[in-house]
Amino acid sequence: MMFEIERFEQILAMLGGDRPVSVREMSGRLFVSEATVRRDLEAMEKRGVVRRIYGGAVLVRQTNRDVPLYMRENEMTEAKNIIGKKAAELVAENNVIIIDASSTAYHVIRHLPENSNLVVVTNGLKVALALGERHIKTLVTGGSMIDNSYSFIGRHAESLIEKINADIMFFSCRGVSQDGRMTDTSMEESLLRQTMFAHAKRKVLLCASSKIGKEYFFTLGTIDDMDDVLCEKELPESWQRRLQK
Amino acid sequence: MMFEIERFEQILAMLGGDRPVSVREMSGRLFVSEATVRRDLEAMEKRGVVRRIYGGAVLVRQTNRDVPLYMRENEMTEAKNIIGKKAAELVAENNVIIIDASSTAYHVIRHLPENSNLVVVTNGLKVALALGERHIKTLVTGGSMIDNSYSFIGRHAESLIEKINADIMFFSCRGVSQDGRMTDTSMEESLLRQTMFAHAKRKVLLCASSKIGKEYFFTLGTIDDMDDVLCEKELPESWQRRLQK
DNA sequence: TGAAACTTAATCAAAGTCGAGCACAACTGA
DNA sequence: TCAGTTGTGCTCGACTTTGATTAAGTTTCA
Repeated sequence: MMFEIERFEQILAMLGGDRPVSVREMSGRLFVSEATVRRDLEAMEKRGVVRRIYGGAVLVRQTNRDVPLYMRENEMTEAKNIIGKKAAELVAENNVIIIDASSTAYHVIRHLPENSNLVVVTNGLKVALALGERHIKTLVTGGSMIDNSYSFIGRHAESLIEKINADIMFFSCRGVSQDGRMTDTSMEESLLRQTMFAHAKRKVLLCASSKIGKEYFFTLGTIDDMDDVLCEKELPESWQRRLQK
Repeated sequence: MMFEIERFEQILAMLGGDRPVSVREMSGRLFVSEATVRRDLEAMEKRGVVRRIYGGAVLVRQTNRDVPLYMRENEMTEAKNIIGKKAAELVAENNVIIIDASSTAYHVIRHLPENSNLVVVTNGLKVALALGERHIKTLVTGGSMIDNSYSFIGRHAESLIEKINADIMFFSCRGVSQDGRMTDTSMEESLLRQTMFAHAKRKVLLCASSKIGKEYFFTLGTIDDMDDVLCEKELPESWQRRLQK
């Protein structure tokens, strides 16, 4: 006998190969009827984990649902730590800082000085939690919370950012193409970042080297518009020249 | 004969393998009836250690155990759980719910149905985190975060509430005097609650019995203006009469 | 286009599981 | 001793899950 959630996990594993899997195949491999597989898929679709297609299903790999944030937190932690440390060095007393909801930016927090009268504005729930633990004055945008990513988006979030005059902004995105375009899978989050750009004097892209060369559907700007690009390694030669200006 | 605690530990050990275990199997290995196992599981679920599934149970992964930690510090968890369960019973499909940042209201969340299209609006960061874990659609007020309490206050928070039409609101406060005045130590939070009152059709005070008779400096209203007052015990006679109306 | 092949949702019955309530025994404290 | 309490098992009606069946819908391909 197998429990429902075990089937869920197996189905997810089967779909992990990025290819659609047929109801028939799942039914065969799980030793349950197709009706049961369909009911499972229906439940999983409701939770936004899979998308059903005629005859089968595929994994939802779009916006933020693909890899939960807490998973990403563990990737490249070393790189992000190095970047976080560099970033924190740019912060001065009494600064007002914007930090987005990315996991890279999250790693800046532990390096922030604790008693220097900072104010941090963020749209990330876990970022806010970490700031609270360090007793740093925090403003949170609020808004609609994205499932699995614990970040806030939407008009309400923007309306707070629009009132802010920040000294410095730390953010990240999913990918940065070779030619310097910053891209992401979430349009809503990207739009919010663009609003943040307009309200921060100094914009700092935190770019773990693993992101270089990757490209996603939404472009939120180019590195030319940034004031700094921090990476745990040397940046590509061509970027360095561009950033000189 | 075996003590309850011993069974709890054995059950936890069985669940440690990361796989669900059936009630039948536990019953067999512990030499007790399935009814007893179910009662044990019920108790353990209340404490948030295991999650029951149809036919068995799984261990609750402790990834975000930091959340309930501060909640657990203060006693009365059991009382709050009872109240939380009662509260969740008032919720219908598709409801829009306001939940404040209090720890009592926090305990409502685990009792909320998971797939019923709810929308929850809250000013509590940890409340939002718990909602996210349950994949419930969540709006967060944002605003200025109060140190050590992880709740949001201020004009920005109010501005979101003002746009909401909620079916029901769950909240709590520090103390409720014998004569039915709800009081708290935080004026800012109390003001936000008053705004919430104006935007919820049904206002439900979650009042653990330990709060009755206590009084703090700021009064945010009286129980007469509430639609329900939930307590883990019987309410005082005089209150019951007042609430009849 | 239209028919064949296939997939799906709805419905039903059977098996399994659950919660509430009762009975009983062991224990507690007067 | 006795009434009250607690923990356990049992029973039974209610609920859930599952696979089979069937009608309706979708795709394919000539």
